[in-house]
Amino acid sequence: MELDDRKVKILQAIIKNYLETGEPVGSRTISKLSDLNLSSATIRNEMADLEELGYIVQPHTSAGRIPSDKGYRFYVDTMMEEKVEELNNIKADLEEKADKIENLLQHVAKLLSVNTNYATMVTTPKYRSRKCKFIQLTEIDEKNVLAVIVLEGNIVKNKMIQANEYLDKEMVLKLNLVMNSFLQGLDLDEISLGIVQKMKEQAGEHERLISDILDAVAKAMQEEGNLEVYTSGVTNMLSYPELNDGKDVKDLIFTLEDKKELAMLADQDLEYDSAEGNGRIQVYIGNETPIDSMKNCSVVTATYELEEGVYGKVGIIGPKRMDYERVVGTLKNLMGQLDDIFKNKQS
Amino acid sequence: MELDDRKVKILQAIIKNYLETGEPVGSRTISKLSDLNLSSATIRNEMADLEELGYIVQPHTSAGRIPSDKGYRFYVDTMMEEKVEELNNIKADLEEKADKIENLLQHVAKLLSVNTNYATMVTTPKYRSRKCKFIQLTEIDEKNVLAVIVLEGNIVKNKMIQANEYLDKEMVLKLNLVMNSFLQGLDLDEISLGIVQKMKEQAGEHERLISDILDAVAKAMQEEGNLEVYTSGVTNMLSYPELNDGKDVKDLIFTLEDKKELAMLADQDLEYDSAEGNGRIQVYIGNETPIDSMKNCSVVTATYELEEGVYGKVGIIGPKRMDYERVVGTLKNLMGQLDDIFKNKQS
DNA sequence: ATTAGCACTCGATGATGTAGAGTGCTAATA
DNA sequence: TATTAGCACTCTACATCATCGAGTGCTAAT
Repeated sequence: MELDDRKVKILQAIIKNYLETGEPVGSRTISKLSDLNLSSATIRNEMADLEELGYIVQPHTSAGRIPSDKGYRFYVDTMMEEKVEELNNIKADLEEKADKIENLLQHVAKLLSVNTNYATMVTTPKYRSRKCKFIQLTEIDEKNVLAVIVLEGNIVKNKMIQANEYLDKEMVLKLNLVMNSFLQGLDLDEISLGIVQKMKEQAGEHERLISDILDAVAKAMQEEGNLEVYTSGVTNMLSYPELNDGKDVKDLIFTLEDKKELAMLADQDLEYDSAEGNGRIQVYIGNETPIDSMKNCSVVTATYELEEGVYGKVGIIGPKRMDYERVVGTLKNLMGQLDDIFKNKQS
Repeated sequence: MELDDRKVKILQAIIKNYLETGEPVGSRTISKLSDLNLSSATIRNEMADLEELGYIVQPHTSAGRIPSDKGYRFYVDTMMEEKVEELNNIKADLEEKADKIENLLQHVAKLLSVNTNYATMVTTPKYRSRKCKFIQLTEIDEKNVLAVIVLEGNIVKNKMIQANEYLDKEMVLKLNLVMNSFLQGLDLDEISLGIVQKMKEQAGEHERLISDILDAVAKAMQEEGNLEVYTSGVTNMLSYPELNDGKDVKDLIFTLEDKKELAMLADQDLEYDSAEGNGRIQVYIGNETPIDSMKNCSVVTATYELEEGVYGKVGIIGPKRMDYERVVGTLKNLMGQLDDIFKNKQS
């Protein structure tokens, strides 16, 4: 048995209706709603077929049908039309925050959750290996040296380093010179022990300090590799009764609060997605997410490109009956706006 | 009618029992439990008195009694004994994160929530007005200048500034000199328009750039005045049935996610508390919190001192029947450990 | 191939009854 | 006078039961 044209239409009607109402939909509803002019009995037969094929399920005997994961998947893959959803004034709103990328991303999460009534997550962008652009050491007082580390892409990191020895200005200048001449243009993997040794030689008696500084530099570079995850709209999940039963919500909210699993989810297809290019949308339905507590949810992610080769993700988490058309439309729109902002920022 | 000795004992027994079980406690229970050797009938009479006095309430006729806010308040003020609760190995654990205060505070929130099974909040410390220690401008590339702003207390802020004009090294050096000679030692309120004018004079044609830099400096200083709030253990709130009814939890979780109200709560008594000295503990019971969604909760806060005159707050949010003794004990212990860490860090 | 008709299933809803916990009051007691 | 035993009363929680309505699957007629 295959999906003929009529079955597709019926399936579509079922899903559309279910997305709207959240109630299992029965044969009579479809009979009246669709333009097929079929009696409920015929619809019933077709529905039995659709169930056998795995596209819909009955919550219990004598209830209507609801889409199965496979049904949603079919819908998303072949029948969905994106609604272009304008996020008005967002650009101005966001540009204001653009001086610090973390703030901007957090704000994006907030905006999305408010606009969609779902939960949202945004990751910081993931850099491959950042090269060191330059390092600047400054004496703060007798005991502390501030290392300002600028990485490729103008990522700035500060590390306070405790010096056990007194440093005069000349020494600091010299150290600056040494650090920069050796480290400029290198990434974490390229800083070998050999290089470290040479630096120590040149620095004379300040071996210990050099070690500490290098530690700080290494840490700074490493930090950039970690995805941070911002979430928003967690409370929205409590509004959907199909998620709100029993302790399932608790697990779900825990996942959203803990963020570790979210980071993994965002990370997993990042390479592939970014290869596909900016703006790529992914939909995970129910069990398709690798996260256990989300088996009753759907997750839609989009990849944004901060700059050449630097990608992060935006995700929307909602019930399986989320409004996919709107969500996908909104995300695409958002990606466009972010693109503009990031491009302007660079130029 | 006054609280005589026996009433106090009975009240204590009721509260203790209720804290343990979470169930309304009846006269028979108290009769058996306490060492007063009274029949349940006598207890009943006393309980009627206690209710009249407002220390306990009946959820409904023919249920036992539970403490009222007034009852809890009396308990916390006069009968509670702190349990000293060791947070083992926390110090080592925290010291590792101590290089960045935000990380440390976030970790504190996490640790507390895991240890207590309540929700926790930690604010960043609040500086009064930070004076500017020094400013360093660095040319990153033709278009960008990085301003590293170090405030009193070695708070480091980075601001990237877009330059519309080309800057050679000499110019940057000169600007550095101008900025520092004028701004060092000043706080936000002390930078007057007069000073700004003089700076612009000295900088010659770079008026616009000076403006941008000053904006950045002002922003950096202002940011430090804002309390950031970290929360953890939000999900724990779903474990307490007395909070989990209806939409109350939703509001509560929203408050914990939104954080604005938490910041206000933390801010409100900060001045007073810090005047009282480090480690001060505050207990807000039910309606005593200014936050509406927390009227069924109790909040216990403690003030920590990062350094001379710089205070922040740690708070634990739980049901009104939270284990006050343990919570207060834990917080005091934590304050001690934080103290050690911060003191060591400075020296 | 479609449809009308019908028996059947199941969840949701509300009414009813019961058990148990706890109370307040009264009258007896020390 | 303070305490207590005893008892009628109240209220909740829980289970049982009947009913209603939505929706189904199947059969036989079209």
